[in-house]
Amino acid sequence: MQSKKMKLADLAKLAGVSTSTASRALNNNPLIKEETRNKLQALAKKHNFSLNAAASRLRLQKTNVIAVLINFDAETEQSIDDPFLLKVVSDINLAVNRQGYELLLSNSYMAGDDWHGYFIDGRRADGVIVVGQGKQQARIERSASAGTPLVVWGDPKTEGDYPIVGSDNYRAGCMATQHLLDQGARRVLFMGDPAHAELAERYRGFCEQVDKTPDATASLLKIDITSQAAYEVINQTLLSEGLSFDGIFACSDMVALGAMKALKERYVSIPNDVRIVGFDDIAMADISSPSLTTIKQNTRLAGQVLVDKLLAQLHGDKPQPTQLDVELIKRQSS
Amino acid sequence: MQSKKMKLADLAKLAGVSTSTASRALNNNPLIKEETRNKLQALAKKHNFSLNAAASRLRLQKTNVIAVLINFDAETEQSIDDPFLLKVVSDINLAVNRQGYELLLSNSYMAGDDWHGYFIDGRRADGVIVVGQGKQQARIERSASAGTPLVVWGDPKTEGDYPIVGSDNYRAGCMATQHLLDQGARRVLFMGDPAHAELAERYRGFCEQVDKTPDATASLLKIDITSQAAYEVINQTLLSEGLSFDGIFACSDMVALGAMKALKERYVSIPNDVRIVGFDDIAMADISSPSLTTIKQNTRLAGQVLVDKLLAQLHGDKPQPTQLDVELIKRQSS
DNA sequence: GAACGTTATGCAAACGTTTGCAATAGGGTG
DNA sequence: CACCCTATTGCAAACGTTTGCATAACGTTC
Repeated sequence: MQSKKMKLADLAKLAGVSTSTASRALNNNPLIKEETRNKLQALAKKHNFSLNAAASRLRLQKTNVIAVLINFDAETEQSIDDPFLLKVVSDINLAVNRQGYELLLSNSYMAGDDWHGYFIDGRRADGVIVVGQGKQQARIERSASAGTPLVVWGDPKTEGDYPIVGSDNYRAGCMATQHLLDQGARRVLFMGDPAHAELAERYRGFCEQVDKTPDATASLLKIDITSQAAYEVINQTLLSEGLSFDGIFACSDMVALGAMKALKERYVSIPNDVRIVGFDDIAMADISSPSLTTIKQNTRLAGQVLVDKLLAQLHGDKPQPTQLDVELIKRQSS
Repeated sequence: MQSKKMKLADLAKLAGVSTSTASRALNNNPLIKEETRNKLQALAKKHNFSLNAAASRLRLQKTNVIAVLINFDAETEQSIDDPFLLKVVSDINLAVNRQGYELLLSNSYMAGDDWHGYFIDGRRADGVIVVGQGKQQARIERSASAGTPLVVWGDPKTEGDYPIVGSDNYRAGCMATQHLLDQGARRVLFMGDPAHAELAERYRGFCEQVDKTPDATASLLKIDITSQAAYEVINQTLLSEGLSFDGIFACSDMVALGAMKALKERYVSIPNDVRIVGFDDIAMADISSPSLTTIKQNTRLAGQVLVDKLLAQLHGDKPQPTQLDVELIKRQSS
């Protein structure tokens, strides 16, 4: 551990050049002779020199940091446990790094209500990616209209002056439901809460497909998006109404798995008595038994698109919302 | 959107005081009359003023940021999918925020090999939390000896000049194995890779308990820590050797669930023919069927302890490693 | 009313970069 | 050799805070 942090001026002195030259050399500025550049870069490596990011940021008015904030509703705080959300964050992280940015992981706790002030004016990040619209979009709106470079993972059909990236939830809802119907289900159940914009779209597709089918009926089980809630509500429904359905479209795999557990405990056969389709395609979908038919959301691509659109905003563009394709993964549960 | 970012000097001018006073007022410095403080704080809120963090950090030589880096081996990159790891990160995030710090999420991609240079000298963070020792600890060692304030989630028994926080893996291994034996298992299997320090301890406990039991035999299935690998290896073992075991201690719940899937597909009854115990207690453990007996790691507490120990180092202390208690959660799989 | 102590505020330097502009060196040309 | 042009480098200011020290304001006391 060297006693004192080396600064650019020290490195410059060592090399016998000015700090300006050193700065330019490290940033590969072609103004500087290549020979000098190489020499300085080598010297920097040799002495484990790193630029002081705080100083750079102050000078450049740019942080090279992207804030990711998980927008969970206070009530459903547990949803942060959903492996899918964390997978999204993880894939965003990958994409962010690939662009040479860093990822500040945050949540409403630190950022408070004034995201623009905190992240942008506070020079903590150059832009914000919000994961999950949540039920209230007030804070997102406010931040966007304050001029925050902002991208949201959510339902791309929602209107707003910020780009939303998300799956084509309506089509996904259609696909999943049609598949249930194709497999012979007629009394189908939607599990989830249409108060969420994304789920509303899935529900819309769901209802539409059912309506198109003469002898099919739809019902809605409005629940929090947790496996626990799903387990309980299915248990309760079976108890009070018996097996009043033969198909389930669950708004997430965790919900589907919770429902499956309740069904199995009561010896309802899957997929013979009840067909189930989930959403997300988390790792568990493949491992559960029966394995879970589900709609796969392409989180890898999503991360990339989110970051691209954010960077586009930093460059002054005004990118459009994007709908990502989804894929029906057929497995044993249907 | 105001045309120009307001700075402290502007706020001070508005209030008719000097920037020094404004600075002290916003930081609640008792040197300043309370009345003045309140006035300035109110004014700041009214104008959505935020201090420029880059400038503060430069001046204070302190970032109030903690870097968290997920230390995955190149080969098993998938392990980042393990819900457990992400849960740990999420709980660290909570603890970090509670202490008024922010969380920089990183990985080897950005930080390269010289963590100290990148994070500390680069003034990107005040300290580093490493999640997962991985198989090679060289980089951790190097960073620690460079003087990085550092805490590691891993096996607390590992020697090193940095504190490691983790579960009491040895005892957990004993508990899980003893439970299997108590339930009547005699030919027990350990699934995991003892090259990982944490798993080595679990394996040690496993072997010891089996050795103590006269008619019991132990075997090791060395695999990557993924459900996929577990599924495949169990399938293969059943095929080549038939049902050569009656108890499994899996190194993670994902591994256990993968194994369970393979067993169920071949109509091996759980827990009658084979008892299974997992590790971590992820949400799925409770939802799978049969539900999975497992060792619960207290990630919530872990996050808190990790952060506390890191902050202690920032204050100049030299904290000790900590073993966290584990709990055997008995469910249907055993 | 002068001297003093206390309390509240202001001045100015410093943190370590980056960059517009100026300056220098080197080489070719008339 | 004077001139100019280009290729390189250096000077110094600026980014927006925080804080040691100086100063001012205001009672209090002799």
